[in-house]
Amino acid sequence: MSRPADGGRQEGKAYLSTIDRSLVQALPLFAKMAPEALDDVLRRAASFRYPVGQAVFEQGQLAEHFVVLLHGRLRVTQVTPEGQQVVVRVVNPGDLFGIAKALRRSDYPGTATAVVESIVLAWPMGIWSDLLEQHPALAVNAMQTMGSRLLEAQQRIREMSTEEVERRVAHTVLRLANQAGRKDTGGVRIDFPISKQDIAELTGTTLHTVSRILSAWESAGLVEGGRQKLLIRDPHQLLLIGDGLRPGLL
Amino acid sequence: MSRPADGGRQEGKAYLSTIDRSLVQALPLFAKMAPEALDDVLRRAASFRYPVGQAVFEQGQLAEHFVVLLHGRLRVTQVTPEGQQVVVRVVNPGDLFGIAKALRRSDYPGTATAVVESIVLAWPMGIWSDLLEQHPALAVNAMQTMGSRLLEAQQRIREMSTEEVERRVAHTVLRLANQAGRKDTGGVRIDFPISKQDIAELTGTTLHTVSRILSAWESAGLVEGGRQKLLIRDPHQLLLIGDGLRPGLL
DNA sequence: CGGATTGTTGAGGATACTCAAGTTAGGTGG
DNA sequence: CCACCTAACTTGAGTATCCTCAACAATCCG
Repeated sequence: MSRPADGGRQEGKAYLSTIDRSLVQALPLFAKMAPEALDDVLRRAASFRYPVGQAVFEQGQLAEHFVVLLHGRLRVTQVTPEGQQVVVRVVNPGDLFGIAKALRRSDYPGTATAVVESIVLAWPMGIWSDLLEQHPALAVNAMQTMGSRLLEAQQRIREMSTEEVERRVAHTVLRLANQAGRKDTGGVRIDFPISKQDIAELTGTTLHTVSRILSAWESAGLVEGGRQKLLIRDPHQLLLIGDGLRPGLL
Repeated sequence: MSRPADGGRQEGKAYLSTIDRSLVQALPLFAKMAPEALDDVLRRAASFRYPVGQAVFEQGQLAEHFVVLLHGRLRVTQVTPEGQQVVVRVVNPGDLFGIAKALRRSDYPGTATAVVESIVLAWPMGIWSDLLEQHPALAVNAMQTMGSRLLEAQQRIREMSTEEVERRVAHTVLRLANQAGRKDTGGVRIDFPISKQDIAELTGTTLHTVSRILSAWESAGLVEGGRQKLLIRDPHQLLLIGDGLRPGLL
């Protein structure tokens, strides 16, 4: 969303001058909005395309836009001062993100990177308050977005506080399946490339431990792995592991 | 906020029929609101008092009210299905909480307990949407409340993912000092009774580990403990520990 | 003064991390 | 289309951190 001074990175380009209402009216974010209101909101948006690996915005950058993901998938990461990376969350189509204003920040707290080719709608951050005040339904919906994220964050905290790694990995995988699962032959497939490292950073463990756990699950027929691939064969058993009801497989 | 069927628990009682504007107009939640608007909002609120140890609401209860803490201090906890407790956060005066509607929930996700005598303002949950739509400034402020909480939750996740226990305890203690610190002779005192167990549940560790760490810090002159007491003598050293720049004391 | 809650400290052990050495898969360029 | 190179992943061995279990001490409250 920026024009970095270093110029090294190619920004996504606007590819639609007007955005059609039909593209977005089904999104929960725009629920209960009158067609004219929706048109007003869309008129102020620009659309951008990002190829795999490109950042929509980066941690620490001045937050110039807030964004809705139309198509694709993003991974939001944060890097600690010591250089350790954490995956904050996965952005799914329809999600609102980059709303630094709502967090009373002027910069982005994390980096959002396209893990598959992605298309976003972006608005200048300056009109955030205006838009909310002019479209109360939008404010309510945006708040629910934040609410879901808060609940998910608290769930992760609870898990990290009380559960051992194998259970946490089970919960992480199940959450991914809920957010980005697609029925496939013999199971539910995570619909975008996800590495063991990603899963580790979502769970608060190491790549090595995730690999060992998934290997064990694969031997037991619960999942099927692969390079940046994950197919869940038996979600129910995974649920049992997550609830600590199944003897660990390690 | 409920009248539990078991009848065992005494509910806080309304003690003011009308609430004066001056009590709340300084709160960030009500910033930038016109006096008449504020009066309108307050007219629909009721005030309640809770003695130490009493719950404002409990996890799983039907969420009938949303609440602002006027005076006192609350601890919000969640209990896992296995019975392990986690402290979600501490509610400080001026904080908005219990906004289940914003989380798209009909029940409270946690229990809020008064750790000192507390006074709250409460509104029926049914008017949440109305209030937001009629007072856009309130919507913006409420969203910022959620934003702060989201940032704090993500910070905790980052800490639990990447830091060892001693650093996490340091961060927890410093956060408490920021939220509820009061200048005292020779340091900053946490302004409400907090047990080692509480700190453990905020940090994602055990009472025992917290006790050991605080004992070590006390020997080094960084803090001063006591039963449900905590005085921070040397915040700067604690910052260094939190940033991993100081050799651990264990 | 006695009971209950809160906190201290030690010993032992398990979970999961670090370190290390590979293997496999995929993409790229010749 | 094959060879190569890198990124992703696997697996083993050793070990550190922190948890569990245990017994006891201190503080508060009625």
